[in-house]
Amino acid sequence: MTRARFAPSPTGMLHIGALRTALYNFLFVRHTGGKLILRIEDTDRTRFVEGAEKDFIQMCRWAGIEFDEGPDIGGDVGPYRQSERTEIYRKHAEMLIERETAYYAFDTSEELDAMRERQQKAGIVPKYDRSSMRNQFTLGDEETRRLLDGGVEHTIRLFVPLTGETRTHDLVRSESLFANRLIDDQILLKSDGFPTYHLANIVDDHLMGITHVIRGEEWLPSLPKHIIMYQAFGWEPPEFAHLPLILNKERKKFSKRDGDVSVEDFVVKGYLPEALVNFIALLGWNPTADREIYSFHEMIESFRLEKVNKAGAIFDNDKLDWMNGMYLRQLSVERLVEDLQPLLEKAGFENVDPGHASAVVELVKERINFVHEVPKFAEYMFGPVKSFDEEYHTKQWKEGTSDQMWELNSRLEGIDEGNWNSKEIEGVIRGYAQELEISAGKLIHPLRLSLTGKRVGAGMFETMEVLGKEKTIGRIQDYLEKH
RNA sequence: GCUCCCAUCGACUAGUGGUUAGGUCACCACUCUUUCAAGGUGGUAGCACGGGUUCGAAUCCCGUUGGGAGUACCA
Repeated sequence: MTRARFAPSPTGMLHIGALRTALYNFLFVRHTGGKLILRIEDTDRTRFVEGAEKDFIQMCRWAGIEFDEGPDIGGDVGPYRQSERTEIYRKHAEMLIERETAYYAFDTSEELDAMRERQQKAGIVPKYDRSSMRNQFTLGDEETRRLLDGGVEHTIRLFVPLTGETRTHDLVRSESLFANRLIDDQILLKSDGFPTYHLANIVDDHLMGITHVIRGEEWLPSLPKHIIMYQAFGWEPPEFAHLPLILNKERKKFSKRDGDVSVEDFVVKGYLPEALVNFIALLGWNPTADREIYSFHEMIESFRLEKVNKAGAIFDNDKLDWMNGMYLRQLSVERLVEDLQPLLEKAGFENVDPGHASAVVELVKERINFVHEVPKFAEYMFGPVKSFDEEYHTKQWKEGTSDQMWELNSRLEGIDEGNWNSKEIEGVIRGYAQELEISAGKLIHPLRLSLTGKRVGAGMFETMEVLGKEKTIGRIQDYLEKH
């Protein structure tokens, strides 16, 4: 049984990159028939953001990612918030002390800064200097005991051997070799009693029975440290898979500085969950490469960590928008209308008849990528034409156009209310054009202008049908009288 | 600086020793057509570079270059 975890830190709203990490974890466990755990890594009290945890859960649910265990659902290996597990970490840090694979240190932040500065000046790699700083080794056991008993602030650091190498294995990158002398004696337990990420992460992954750690590439450099910690505990490490980073156009890590990067931002901008999920899934992984649209089910079926790419992927908004359009067209009119209703009200169109909204959506869905484009794209369907494209008028309104339109309008008026449909309308218009021996376009363009004010839109006959006889006739007449 | 990771069209990618290097977005053209889309057809465009290994390298090895990440009592 595989067990994976999504372990975000509540330092802000859910990031789009984090959503992809969650997604890959989800696809992996569903593919392998395992369990997905949500764990909140809130060990940094200074960066804690209220509401972040709720956002994670809501956004994942919006995207269709479900957890099997977590702070809101519970489970056998909780609690699932690290801030509620401090006692566990303290105990485990002490276990390491007993195993002599960790040690007490009493240095202040200032002393450490000074150490680093010294090292930098001397051109040495900045790294905790066990032999010159104030710790268990330099102070001796007796002094250490005395300080501890006296309640002096201290940390617990990992004892990393100065010699030898640590070999790491990664499911997407295979093997790497790291020289131990370059690995820092990482602080495991901070002086405030909270663990660092490194300690909490290893302890929890072990205690929670995690078999596969799937996380971002930014963790790759600390992987050897984590392997050493598993050795320090005498535990078997899980499998690791480090995901390629999502990059901005400058090929840098996609971050808050790039604008809207939280999942919520994408929700607000009107992206459909299906489209966003499909899109980010393909950022670093590709099931077949013969097409772009995959259902959640298909993704689960074909997901393999071994098939995940190694290189970072640039986030291409153009393709996302295109994909949103693809999904929008696949969606049922009912669903689209549901999404549209609040947007119509926001645009000032109150009490729009659902039947009318459906008809409009049916007409324009091929031409838009976002539901929120509808109120603007087809504003003439929900209220009077606000403005007329003058350039369009100049281009399409010729000598005699007005006379032809007057005549056409009276012929349209002749259509029975019950026969007011695109087919009938088309017959009248084409018939008249034929009589005049002109192309139908010569009538259709002026019609489009007077009825919608715009030069782009859905098919004219269908538009007139949906608009209704009364409005159609009225608008044509209005336009003729004013121009 | 140091450590590690990475390298196929502008972007996302397929490709794991023998392919005219394939698909998708974007772009261009044509088509359809009442406009705009969508659809259809076609096109521009890529294996970073240099050495090897091999009968044969996008594919394997080494180096160079370039890019990225990490280098905290942050995650």
